[in-house]
Amino acid sequence: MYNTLSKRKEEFVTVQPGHVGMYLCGPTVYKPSHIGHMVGPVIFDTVKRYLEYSGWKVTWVVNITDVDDKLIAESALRGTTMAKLAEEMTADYLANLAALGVRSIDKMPKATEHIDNIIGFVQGLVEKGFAYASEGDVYFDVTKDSDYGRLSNRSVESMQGEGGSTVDRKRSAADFALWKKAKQGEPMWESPWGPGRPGWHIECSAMSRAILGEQFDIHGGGLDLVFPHHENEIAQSESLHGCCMARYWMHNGLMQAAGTTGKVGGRSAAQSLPEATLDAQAQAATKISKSTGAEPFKKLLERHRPETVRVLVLSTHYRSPIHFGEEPLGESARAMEAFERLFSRYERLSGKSFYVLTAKNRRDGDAAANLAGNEAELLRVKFLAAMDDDFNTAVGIATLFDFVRLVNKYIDQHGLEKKSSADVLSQLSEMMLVLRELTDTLGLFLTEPIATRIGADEKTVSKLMELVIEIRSRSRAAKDFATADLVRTKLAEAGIVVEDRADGTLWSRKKEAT
RNA sequence: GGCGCCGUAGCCAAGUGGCUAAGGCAGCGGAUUGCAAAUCCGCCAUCGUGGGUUCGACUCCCACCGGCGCCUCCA
Repeated sequence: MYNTLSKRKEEFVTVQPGHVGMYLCGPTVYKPSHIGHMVGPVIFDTVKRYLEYSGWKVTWVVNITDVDDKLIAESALRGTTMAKLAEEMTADYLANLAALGVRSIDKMPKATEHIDNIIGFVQGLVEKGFAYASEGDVYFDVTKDSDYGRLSNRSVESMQGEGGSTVDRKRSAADFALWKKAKQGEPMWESPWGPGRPGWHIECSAMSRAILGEQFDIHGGGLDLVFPHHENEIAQSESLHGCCMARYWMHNGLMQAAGTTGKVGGRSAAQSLPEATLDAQAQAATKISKSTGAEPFKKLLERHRPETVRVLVLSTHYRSPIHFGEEPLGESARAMEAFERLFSRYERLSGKSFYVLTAKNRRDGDAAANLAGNEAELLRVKFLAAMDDDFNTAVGIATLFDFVRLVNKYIDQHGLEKKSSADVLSQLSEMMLVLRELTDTLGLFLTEPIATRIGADEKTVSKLMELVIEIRSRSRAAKDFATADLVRTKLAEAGIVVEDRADGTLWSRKKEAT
């Protein structure tokens, strides 16, 4: 896997054999989470699934930053308390994670629950001479850390830059706050340096140590956190512990708002327009952040299934930026239908739902023996090879598409829809189990889409449709195609698609053509 | 200004110093279908531009053009 620290791919060797400690920098809970906040969790959820599949025991920690300048500002704006705001936004975050099927986080520590721990950490740094107190603040002295800047490839000198005018409390401009003195009316905790609150970077150092130990395996986050956040975490932890913090630093690419016009990276039409018409949404590609006002993720879920988001995220390599927007989402949704059509095809033939299949873990199975003339096995091996190579989910998903084609072909060639055959059916089931095994590692297709489930109020519709289809089938049998076509056309207008298949007529709701 | 990333078909997106440059969406042709839909088969790129290294580069190096990120809060 790729390590930001060494800037190359490395063999994955854990601190403790068989166990992986993984820490992901979570959100500052001051606003509803947007799509950008979901990328990390989806990616690392997949990483965890795959590592577990591969035989590791994984402890995954995601922190919640519930004390911070932005929280103070936002709660003041809303006329609420910081704690309440944090609680509300944390709930929002958790709900979104749940929707996306990210359920594998083991611990979610909050900064405010670790204040003592944080104070102890800062004290340790002060005692060792890496930090100094200054008028109620405590700063980390970057000049004491000879390694400072190695993650982000910067030097202390290069950062002395403009400096700024309000840094008189700091010894040098690059020093960063470990502890911030409280101003009037701000939330505060008592400390050896007076009332105040933790700086931004310190919580991750303190909490990762508390839960995962001084040294753990994977530390992740968005590419935008490399500097200064992660750089500073390393400085704090390694200065205090005298050794290495995380072995592997994994950084995911950021979400970019895809331009509504033209190609990203080329001359988009928008750029040739007069400036007046060139506003935020017409820009080619920009990072989604608070400045561009990304919509809350919850709103997005009103239009798109979580599965679609997951597919979109995983069809790009995790270190690359993801072009995000209605169009890419619609495309992912359409692409996904191929899988779901296969699932329902399988269900019609076997009577079993793909969603309840339980695949066995054959990670270390005897691949060679199974390989003989078995294309499904070949694809499985290809999939695993891709995932083994720095979690290449894009290639993984590509082989899954190949897999779908393979299975469809198998059904076609054996005419399974025309005449059933126990032999063919059991082969089919075997293949579906392999597909289940692989999609499990990506966290895909875990639950049946709600749209296909028929709820109580849908019962009537369902009965009615049965009747309509029955009548239409009779006209078809009587070669009265005019009537049959009329029914189908009218149903299409009502948003219902009719399919005459070898094994009977099906109807379904038309997918939104986004 | 400093550090870094990217530029592959109409669109999205993998990948490799030399074997057919994945996969998806869209499109086209065919099989199948009463006609459709779905499915299957086939077609659709020489890899931003210009140099260099090499027996050989899309893949390595340099320059240029274009896009993006970080350097302040950000997943």
